[in-house]
Amino acid sequence: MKGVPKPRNKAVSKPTINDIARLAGVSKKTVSRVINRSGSLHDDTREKIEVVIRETGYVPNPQARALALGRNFLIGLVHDNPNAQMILNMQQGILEALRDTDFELVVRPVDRSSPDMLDDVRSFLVRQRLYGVVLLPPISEIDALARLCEEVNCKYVRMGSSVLDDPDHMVASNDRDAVIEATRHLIAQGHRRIGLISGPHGFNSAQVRRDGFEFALAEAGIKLPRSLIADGQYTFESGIAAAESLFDLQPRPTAIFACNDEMAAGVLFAARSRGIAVPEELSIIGFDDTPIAARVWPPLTTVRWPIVAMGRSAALKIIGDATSVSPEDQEPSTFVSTLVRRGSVAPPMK
Amino acid sequence: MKGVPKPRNKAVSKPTINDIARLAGVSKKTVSRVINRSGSLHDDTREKIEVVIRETGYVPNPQARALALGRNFLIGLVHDNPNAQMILNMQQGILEALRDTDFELVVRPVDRSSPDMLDDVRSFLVRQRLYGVVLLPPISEIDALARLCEEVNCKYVRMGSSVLDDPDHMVASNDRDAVIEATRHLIAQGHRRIGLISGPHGFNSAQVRRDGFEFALAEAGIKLPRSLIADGQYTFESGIAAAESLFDLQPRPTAIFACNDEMAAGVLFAARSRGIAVPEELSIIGFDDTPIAARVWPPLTTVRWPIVAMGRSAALKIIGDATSVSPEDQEPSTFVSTLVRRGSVAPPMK
DNA sequence: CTTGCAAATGACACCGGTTTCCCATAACAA
DNA sequence: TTGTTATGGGAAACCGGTGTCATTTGCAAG
Repeated sequence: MKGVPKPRNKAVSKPTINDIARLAGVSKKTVSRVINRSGSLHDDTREKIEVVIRETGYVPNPQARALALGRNFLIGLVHDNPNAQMILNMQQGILEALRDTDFELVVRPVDRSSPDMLDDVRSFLVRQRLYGVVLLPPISEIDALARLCEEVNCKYVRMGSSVLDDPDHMVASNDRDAVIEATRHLIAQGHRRIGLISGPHGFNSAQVRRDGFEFALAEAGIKLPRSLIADGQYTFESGIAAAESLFDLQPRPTAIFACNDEMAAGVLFAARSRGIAVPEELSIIGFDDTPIAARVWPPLTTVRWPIVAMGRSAALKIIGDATSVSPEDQEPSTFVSTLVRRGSVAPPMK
Repeated sequence: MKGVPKPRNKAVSKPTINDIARLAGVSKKTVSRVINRSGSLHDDTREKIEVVIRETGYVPNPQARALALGRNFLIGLVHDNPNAQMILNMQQGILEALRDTDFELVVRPVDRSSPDMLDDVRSFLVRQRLYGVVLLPPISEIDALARLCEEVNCKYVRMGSSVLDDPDHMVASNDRDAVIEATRHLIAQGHRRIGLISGPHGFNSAQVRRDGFEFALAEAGIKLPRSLIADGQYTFESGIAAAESLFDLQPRPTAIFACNDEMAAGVLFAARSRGIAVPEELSIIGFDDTPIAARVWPPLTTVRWPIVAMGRSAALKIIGDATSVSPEDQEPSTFVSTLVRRGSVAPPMK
């Protein structure tokens, strides 16, 4: 008898659509019309039913709706665990949009490197009949995932991806501009030997950030020898390793731009352990404005992108047409990142 | 016509229980018996049906089951956003336990200070017919929430709460012992003037940690003047403020135990901005071993508690009897926290 | 006063499972 | 051989909504 769920519970039973129909003296179907704002019905009837619904505190059973519609009122969040804070902020934004709707958020981490990843996601979407999914970077860059969503008729929004020509399925920030601004900031301070710690190959965000960096240098007429570019993996440890390699250069760079805060924190850590003073001997700029950026010493100058707002926008794009939000309120697809100046940048020593 | 979900999708239709029944030449009910391991049926019949299920890749429709059973296959995670990393690690642990089961994880942040909190949670549980919920600290300490779960017949597990007499509904770590160990470590290094930055009043974890600290000092015969105890709120900023007040003492404490890493990072930050060398002039110990502890300089000595394992255990407690896990494998209810020695502790200067 | 047509509403099947209840068959005791 | 249990298995109702389609009603035009 193991594995048998308990019998249904009468104690917490709530009014059903039949109760409402009986109380209002109409048919189930008419009540359904009121709930879904579908079909046409008389104002008197609608009002009468709405009163009954309000008085009884009736709420439609999501499971029954899901079964009848073949579609659940769940939004999936699919991610590959790049950064705890980012995921959580994204959740926060999505949940803000879902608050006071019938939707719930289901979290689904996946393993990008697994060959079963696509099948995992497919079975997740199909089995749960998800209403929609939000794809977080970096897996949002995988086109096959987007095609999969189309295929199984599941709405989707890709975060921070490069598919900029499709505002319905895409929410991004202007990383490139922000990196350019950050790099210009270093240049304006007088830095000329600026190191870059890149993100991992194959990541769109890494490519975009690097592009911006190189553009800003070229714009200022500064040459960028290959040796000043160190590969990073977006992790703290890779930041340390990359910093070490840059520190070994003669002369040392006077500033380092790290493509995310984790790595920037690694640079700072490595500098400390070598006794390199920050910002006096070395300026550092990071990216993301995760909490760590403000908690290290000196606090890191970095680039902030509005994750929470982007999460909210992504969710609204998905549920927009199912809620009473007016369709004119198109959610923005691109968000502006800004440079946050803290204490890790100073002019280079003479 | 707004707000009307799309009609059901035939394209992605999967085999139903009727298909299986037909292919196996039995009735729906018999297939259901195989799925639920309920009732008694002939081995031959079972095997025949299992073959068909395997060949067709049939998976029961969760929505239909949820409707029929009046209970969903969803686990809720209810929290009040204390700490991003903690929540995410907990999610990870829970999801590990849920992997390869029919359960999904639904996230639900609540506002502890809102008067509607209980109603929010109630409607969440009732509407979604959740199978079970995991309550994270600090709201796991609210007894009314546990009673609510009982009332609506929803399984629950409270994390890190003080209700130690109920191992079925409780997963905790031995914070007190760990704090004692940490404090002894400071004492063994020669510290005698040790400051404490407490957690917020009303938090069980704060109380337990403070108790452990005071016990260890008393045990060593060290007096603890009230002035050496500063109130904190578990936030970085409150850690800075508390540290400032301790720094103003004459003489200054030679070591500070902060009740979590966020505050410990604040102490370190405040020390840096005052030019107090760590660990030479001031030793610091934190609690939680969040990522920040290893990323600041010097890396923080702290106490690690196995959040992921605890999350997994919590989830298994909830779904244990619905899966094929043997009931004998009782999940542990208490976990051991350990002291992680890094670079923020040294003997006091003479 | 019909006729015509659109709006308003209801009857009923259906979504894909589970449960209740009842029957058929086999096993066993008398 | 017959009566009595166990036991495997099926028919139909049910969970609580939604879709389809037919029917009724209201009102303007012919």
